Amino acid sequence: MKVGELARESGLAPSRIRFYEREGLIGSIDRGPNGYRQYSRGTRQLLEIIVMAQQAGFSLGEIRNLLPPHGKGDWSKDKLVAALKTKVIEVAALQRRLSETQAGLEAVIARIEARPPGGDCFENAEAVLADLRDQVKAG
Amino acid sequence: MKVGELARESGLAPSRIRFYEREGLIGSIDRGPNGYRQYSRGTRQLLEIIVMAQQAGFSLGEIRNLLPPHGKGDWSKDKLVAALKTKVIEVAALQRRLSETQAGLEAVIARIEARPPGGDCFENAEAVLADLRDQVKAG
DNA sequence: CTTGACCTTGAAGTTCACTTTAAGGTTAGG
DNA sequence: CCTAACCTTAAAGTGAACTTCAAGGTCAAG
Repeated sequence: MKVGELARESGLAPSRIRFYEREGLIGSIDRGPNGYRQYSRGTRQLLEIIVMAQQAGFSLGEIRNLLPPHGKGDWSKDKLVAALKTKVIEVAALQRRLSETQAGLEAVIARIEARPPGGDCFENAEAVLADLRDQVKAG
Repeated sequence: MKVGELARESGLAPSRIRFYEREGLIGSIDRGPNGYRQYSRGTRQLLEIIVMAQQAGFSLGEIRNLLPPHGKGDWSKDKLVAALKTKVIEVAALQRRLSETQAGLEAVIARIEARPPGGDCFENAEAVLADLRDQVKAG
């Protein structure tokens, strides 16, 4: 499978796939006698893993450190599990932050909608900010 | 209040405050006869609003478009409320995605921990990915 | 044998949100 | 008067994650 085909299948741009290779996220790749890259199904899997990890909030650097023994098997199970558990905690923290954000946004909307057209918006802002600060601290 | 003082009070670097000014997020600022910027309490408020909006996931461009009539009062209430509501929806979507991520991570951890030391990790990966895809689709 | 769609490379460009640097002007304290 | 700590500007640098470009090689179809 050449890069264009892999790109179509994975939904990633060829430039992006080659970029990941340069960055060491994909191991070394087979080449045909013409020099074209020859990808295996495994690479597609790997790309999916990379994209998922990104969606889970891992940076490319983190991802590289998580799956480095790309030579053969064994992704150093313990390190991987530890990293995943850490990420679960981080995601949970992010969830809490988002809940606060959500509440804050709702509060701001309620405040703004409660005011009749006139009124000094900057005065409102002060009150709204006070609310938000309380919520952030209480969250 | 000069930029250093505002920086101390707001917790933002002076360079960042001046950057926001260049980017049109803060209106024009009073200058002393020496050319030094003279900030009002309002600017500090504005900075807090900007930082909160960023935390809520607004880009600087979006923020600029949300509070542009910085000449006087009235932040175009309707536009602001509409944008906030849109953002609430986006945040909710992100929450859902995070829940899926969370579940996915837990599933991966369980899978990995369930396997005794040996076993081809790439085979695991395929099964795990199948799970994840299902979860993402079902979520 | 030419056209067009593919592939290769290295290098440079892009966007975002800043920070750092360079070269100066100002001001408070000893 | 000097020094250190401020302030000013424009311009360049940073890092993440890519994309685009330039200049070429390859390959299947007509």
